[in-house]
Parts: sequence; C-alpha cells; structure tokens
Amino acid sequence: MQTKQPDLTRDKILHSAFCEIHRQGFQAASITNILQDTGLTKGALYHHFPTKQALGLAVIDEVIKQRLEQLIFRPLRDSDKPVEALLDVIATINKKVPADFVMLGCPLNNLMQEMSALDQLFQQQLSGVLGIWQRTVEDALKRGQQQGEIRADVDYKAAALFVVSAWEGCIGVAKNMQSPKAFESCMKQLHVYVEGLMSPPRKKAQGGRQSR
Amino acid sequence: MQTKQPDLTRDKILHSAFCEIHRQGFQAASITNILQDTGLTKGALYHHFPTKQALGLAVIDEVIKQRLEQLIFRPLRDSDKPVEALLDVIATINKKVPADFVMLGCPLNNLMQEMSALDQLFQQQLSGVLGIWQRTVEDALKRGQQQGEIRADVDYKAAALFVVSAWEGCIGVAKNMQSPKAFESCMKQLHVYVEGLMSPPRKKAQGGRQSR
DNA sequence: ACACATACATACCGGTTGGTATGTAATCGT
DNA sequence: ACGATTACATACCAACCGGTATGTATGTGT
Repeated sequence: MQTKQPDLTRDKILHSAFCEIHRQGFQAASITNILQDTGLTKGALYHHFPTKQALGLAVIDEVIKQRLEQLIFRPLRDSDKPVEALLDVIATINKKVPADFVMLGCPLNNLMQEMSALDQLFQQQLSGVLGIWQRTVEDALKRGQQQGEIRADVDYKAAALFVVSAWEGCIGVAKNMQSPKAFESCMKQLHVYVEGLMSPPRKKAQGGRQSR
Repeated sequence: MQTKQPDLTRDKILHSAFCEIHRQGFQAASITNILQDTGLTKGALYHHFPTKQALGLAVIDEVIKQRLEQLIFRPLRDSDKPVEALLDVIATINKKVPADFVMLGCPLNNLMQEMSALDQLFQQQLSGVLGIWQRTVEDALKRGQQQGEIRADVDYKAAALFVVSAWEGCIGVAKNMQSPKAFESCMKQLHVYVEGLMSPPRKKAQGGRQSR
C-alpha cells in the first residue's frame, strides 16, 4: 500500500463525483468542480479513471448500486417475510433517506432519464442495477406467493416491473413538484397497489384513502 | 404580415428545438444543432427568443403541453365516460405515439428529471403541465366516482397523483430498458391498478396476469 | 416617398469543457 | 541501493458553448 493511499483518493473522487452528478446530472457535471471538492487535481482523476465516462460508470457501480443494495435490496433479500419487508421498505423509505434526496431525485433514475438514450454503456450499467432491483422485488413477490400471502393469479414478474417503475415515477414526480409530501402520498398508493396483490385474509382489505 | 413569415420561422425553431431537446436533453441541446436543422441562424433565434432558457420554456408550453393536450388531456375531458376513457388512453397510448418515443422517453419527464432541481422557472413551467395532467385524471376519477364507477372510498386526488407518477415511471423504466414491450407490460399493470379503484360490478374483476 | 421597425444573417467573443503532455516525488520490487 | 512503477500536480490545448454587436434586406405606417 502506498502512503498516498490511492484507494482512499479514488473513493474521495467517486464520492465527490456522485454528489456533483446527483446535483447537476452527468453531462453537466464539471470535472473541475468534482476535483475542487476533493482538493485533488486532474492528474489524480485521470490516473484513476481513463475518461469522464468511466468515472460515471464507476459511480453507478460502486456508489449508487451499493446504496440501493443497503437501502432496499438487502432488507428484501434477508427477510423471510418478503411481502411484509417490501411493504415496510415502501412505507419507510422516505424516512431512511436524506430529505434532499426527494428534491434531487433518485440518482439512478436521474441517470437513466439522462443517459439511457445517449450512451449504450450507461444504458447497460443502469439497466443492470435496475434489473437487480426488479428481480429482488420479483423474488419477494414470488416467495410471498409460495407462502400464500400473494394471490396465486398474480404475474409477479409484471407486478415487480410495475412496482419499480411506479417507485421511480413517484420520486420523479415528487422531485418535479419539489414536494416530499407528494412523495409520501404517492408511495402510499404504491403500498395500496402491493396490498392489492395480497390474498384476502378475513377482513376485506385496502381501499385508497388518505390525506390530500 | 411580413414576407418572411416570422410565425412560421418561430415554429420551425420551436419544433427543431423540441427534437434536439428530446434527444439530448435541454442543457446538452446545442443551439447550433437546432439551427442547422432549420437552415436558420442565430440572428433568427435570438430575435424570437431572448435566451436559450426562454426557448426551452416555450418548447414546454407550446409543443410539449399541446401534444399532451391532444394525446391525453382532451380525450379524458371530452368523454362523458371518464373512467372508460382513462382506461382506454392507458391501454392504447403505446400505439398512438411514435415508436421512438419509448426509446427517447417522455419529453416532459425528461425535462422534469433534468431541470426541476436546477432551474426554478423550468420547475414551475413543468409543474404546471404536470398539474394539468394530474387534475385531468383527478377530474376523470371524480366524475367516475359520481357515476358510481369508482368506489366511494377512493381518494381520487391521491390516486390521480399516483396514476400520473406511475405513468411517467413506466415510460422512464421502459426507456432505460430500451424496451417497448416493458412499457406495454408496465402500462397494463397501471390499467390493473385503475381497475382496482372501480366498484365491483357483478363479476369479480381483475387480477394481474399477463405474458412474461 | 421616406422614416422606421421587423426579420433575419454574419462575424465575433469570453468562458468553459474534457482531455493530454509533462514533471516529480514517493514507494515498491529486487 | 537503485531502477521501475505508482500516484499524483501543473500547465496547456483545441473545441464548443451561449450570447452579442453589427449589418442588411424587406417590409409597414404615414
């Protein structure tokens, strides 16, 4: 290991790049700005990353994916009550995330909307993370189905895709409205949708009511 | 009226700007590119629009809003069977729109994700259009409720917000996956959600099944 | 017919961008 | 101990950006 601790430097760049990209988008993210936050220079950046594109891809893989992993994927995978876990994550996500994340949007969604049509490598990288998300929800629904919590006639693949889509849509719209309240209301409806996939217990369950 | 038909010139610029912005995003949209498509020059553009920002705002108001108006808002408003109309629009939207619109994303959503956190005027303009969308769906649900088609316990405001959010989410995710099929599947689930808001007729209705 | 406004075209500008070439100090392998 | 490699810093560059100043041809109002 070198005294200058290259891995630590790399992480500093990655983190700063993540913040800048989250705020400005990838294309508008300025390498100069990213470096200014770290006190490093271009020499350091272009030593660790060959291009700006490579830096962006690394941010997706090593920052964004990891955060989603910790925040969403792992809780779903680790729980042996997958439906309960899914409903819990949906219900509490807005408290487990910094407030400005609603104002700035989901980092993954931001990049998807900006880059998917422009850069194939970005598209693939982002699609990979989204695929994990989708398959994690899918697996939770599937296991819930095996446990009898989810109705047998539910197409869990299509439902999982929709859950993820609506999820991102909720963040996106809330971001546009700059309204954490809208996010909360919207996620509550997603909660209702998932409940609608469940087998009716004894009480006739959900409707769609809450505050305005 | 002048021989050079300024309104026509303005429209040409607006349309070209819409296309460039749709493909590249607003910030990455190059004024030079926009003008190249039209055969005009910067003199023309900066005669009709004081800044690039003003051009972008005009694109939202005069192109994007109008397209949504025609494609979504009007059908919902004009129908006296609002729930049926809503379900129909959701079911057929993918056929009423050019194929590359899925690949390039919803122009409104693209701009929301890119600009809402960066520029307050953009945020307001976009929020305005989104608000019309939301209120249009809201009104359709409300009227459906009065007609007894929508259950009385449904919070139509929250449901409308969710419908719009999920709608945009579906396009966004389909764009990332570059998959019109995913869009179709996703919208079908949104269809299921809306059906779930309806009063049970005699048949016990929807589930959630379709192709993989 | 003549002053003036409109509707553009052309040429130019300062600032910023991602990227590179070069320099250098520290560390590692042997 | 010493060459090679790593890990940066510094200086620089061509390309492109949005925007402006100026020029000009074509109208319109009177």
